[in-house]
Amino acid sequence: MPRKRSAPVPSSPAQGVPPASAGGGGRATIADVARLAGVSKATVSRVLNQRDALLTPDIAARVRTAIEALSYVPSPMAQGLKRGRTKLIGLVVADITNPYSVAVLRGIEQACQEAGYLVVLFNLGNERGRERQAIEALSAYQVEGFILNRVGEDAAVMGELASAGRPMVLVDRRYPALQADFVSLDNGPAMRMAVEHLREAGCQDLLFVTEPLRDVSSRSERDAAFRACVRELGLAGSVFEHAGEDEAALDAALRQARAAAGGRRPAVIAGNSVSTLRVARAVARLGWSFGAELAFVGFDDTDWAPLLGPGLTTIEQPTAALGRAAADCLIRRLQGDKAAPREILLPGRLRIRGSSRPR
Amino acid sequence: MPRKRSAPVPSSPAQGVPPASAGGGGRATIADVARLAGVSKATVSRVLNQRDALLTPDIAARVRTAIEALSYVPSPMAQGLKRGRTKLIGLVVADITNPYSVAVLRGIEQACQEAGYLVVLFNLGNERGRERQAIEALSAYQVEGFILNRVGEDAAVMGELASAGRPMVLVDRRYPALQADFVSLDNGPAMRMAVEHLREAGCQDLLFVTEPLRDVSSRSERDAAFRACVRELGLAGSVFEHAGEDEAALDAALRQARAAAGGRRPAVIAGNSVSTLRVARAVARLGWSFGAELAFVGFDDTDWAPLLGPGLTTIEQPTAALGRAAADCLIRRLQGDKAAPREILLPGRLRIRGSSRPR
DNA sequence: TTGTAAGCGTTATCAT
DNA sequence: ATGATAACGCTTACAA
Repeated sequence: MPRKRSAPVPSSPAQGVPPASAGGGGRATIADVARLAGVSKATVSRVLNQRDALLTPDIAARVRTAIEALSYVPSPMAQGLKRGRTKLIGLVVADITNPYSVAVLRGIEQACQEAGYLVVLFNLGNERGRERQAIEALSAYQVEGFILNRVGEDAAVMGELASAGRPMVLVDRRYPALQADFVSLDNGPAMRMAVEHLREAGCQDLLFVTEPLRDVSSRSERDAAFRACVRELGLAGSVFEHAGEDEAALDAALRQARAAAGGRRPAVIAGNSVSTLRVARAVARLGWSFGAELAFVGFDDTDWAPLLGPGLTTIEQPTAALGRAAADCLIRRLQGDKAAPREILLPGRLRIRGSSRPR
Repeated sequence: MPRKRSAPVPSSPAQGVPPASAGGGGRATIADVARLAGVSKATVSRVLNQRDALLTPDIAARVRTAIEALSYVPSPMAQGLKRGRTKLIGLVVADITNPYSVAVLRGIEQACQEAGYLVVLFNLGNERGRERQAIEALSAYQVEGFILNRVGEDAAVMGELASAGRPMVLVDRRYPALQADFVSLDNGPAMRMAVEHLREAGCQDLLFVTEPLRDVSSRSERDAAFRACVRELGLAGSVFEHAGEDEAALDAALRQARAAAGGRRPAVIAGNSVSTLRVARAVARLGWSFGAELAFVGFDDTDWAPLLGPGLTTIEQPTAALGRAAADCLIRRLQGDKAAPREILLPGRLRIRGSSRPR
């Protein structure tokens, strides 16, 4: 019955392996600390978990010294195994290539780090259907909660299934069916800002260029706001959804917008920085220039927006704040907040540049 | 002695809690599978780990069915605890805001996913000194290895200390002291390509604009190659390191470059996309335009490079391949490859656009 | 106030 | 070929 090894056998460990403590490669364990401090693992654990209240200062100090000496750090995996919490947060991003996503990521990361969480990133690379894979991988790692950033063109159902009771917050894209917190730009007012600004710049003929609406809430909210606003203000408005790589179609749409405007200057609103890039390429192909042949406002501010032509007017999203809000929200849930799903909408900011100046 | 619970007690589990299997929240465990399949945990484990060789097809099938039925996925945490391997790879990035880093990240992620690893991201946000924090956090999570992307302006020592025997690969920035694999653009030839291209475009007066060299290997390699190449070709060359946000200094440097060139057209080479952005802003401030007053080539190709002025000529890095190479390299190490540190240098590609056309 | 021991979900080492 | 069972590093009743 070789079950006990705590018996005070001289020193040679029952197994052949020397204790990890010697810096022999492995990290120090709680047992090493306990041994060095001359206390039990339980005591060390108590020190670690702020149960100091019940501890002799002397012992606590000894333990802390040992921890220092061995530069011991508890293993979150082992902790997670025991208490079911891993201090890991799963972040699923539709396309890490998009500067918006990166900016949001930064906010998320900061908030998480401050709260002692680590972010595990899963990038979908815009491949539809990998959501399932992502959520499964992440939840296998026992992430405590999910942040889904611009994810899921079709996968509403899956979310429900896969989250399996873990809290989650959606960023940018809404799924009413999903009982999750939601953080996003307040699209309606942002679009209204763009339209009104263009009208003040003298434009009466507006074209909204967007990626395919599909069921992406942010896109269709912008679309709806565009239509409503244009109608209210008595402007001429149309919408162009650019699919994949069809450059000719976009060129045609722009040409037609200009024709429809007669002698006036048409205006384009791009739904995000991807669309902005597309429009900019088209403008180059057509030999037009921003501000002159075409007034322009684009959603998402980027480093290069001020440098294109006379500068591109944009609607800047409060990306850092969005990320922070998402993370804070999730962390509150993890701490037991059971309130009804929250909805956090943050305002955009209009950055006026040359592309929308009155001519 | 209530130690055994495997005794065939009818059905009620000894503990009050019902088995997780019922979807009651927790995930199914190997014990659930074993129970359902009517075998031992060991057998299930064997099926999981491809030890099928020794298994009755019948039993194996039963186990697999049970796994299906419970949609069981092994817990990497528990596995990690046991075998010391977590299938986690730690990625430390100096600044996730930099498109180069993102592009590399994508390559890394793909390779890792294919090999069944998950990437844990730690972004330094360009804050010096957070490397230590990053490495400690990641190694607490028992990541099996590290990829350090453009990291460590000063922290060579730390790397050694902190990696604690775990394999690591450096990307973009070299630390000879570090006994690690290294993956990067082949800077010398890339710079040579830029310089020769500009000479062919008729430029004889070159200015290299770079972030502060400090001890960043990629920067100083480019710097060295620039100087050597300029000398060999009998051109006039100088170098400007732009610190923080000092716009005036950069403007002055550009003005001086132009003055020094006399009537000829000076050329600028930017060391990366950050420098490119800076130069572009300066050019705008000075009222110059790319191609006309100034020939230009910049390291790092970006979405917007073709759209600035007449299009910016760039040196495109094979970012996806770099990421892939880094990950593959690390994974080989994790599989036991003990060879001497590898060095993988990949060639750049010159993308010629309007900013460097002969006038 | 501190120590003992059971258990989290795996894998590995024995037996059988 | 399969089953007990001890460990992995930690937390937490419960005992002392």
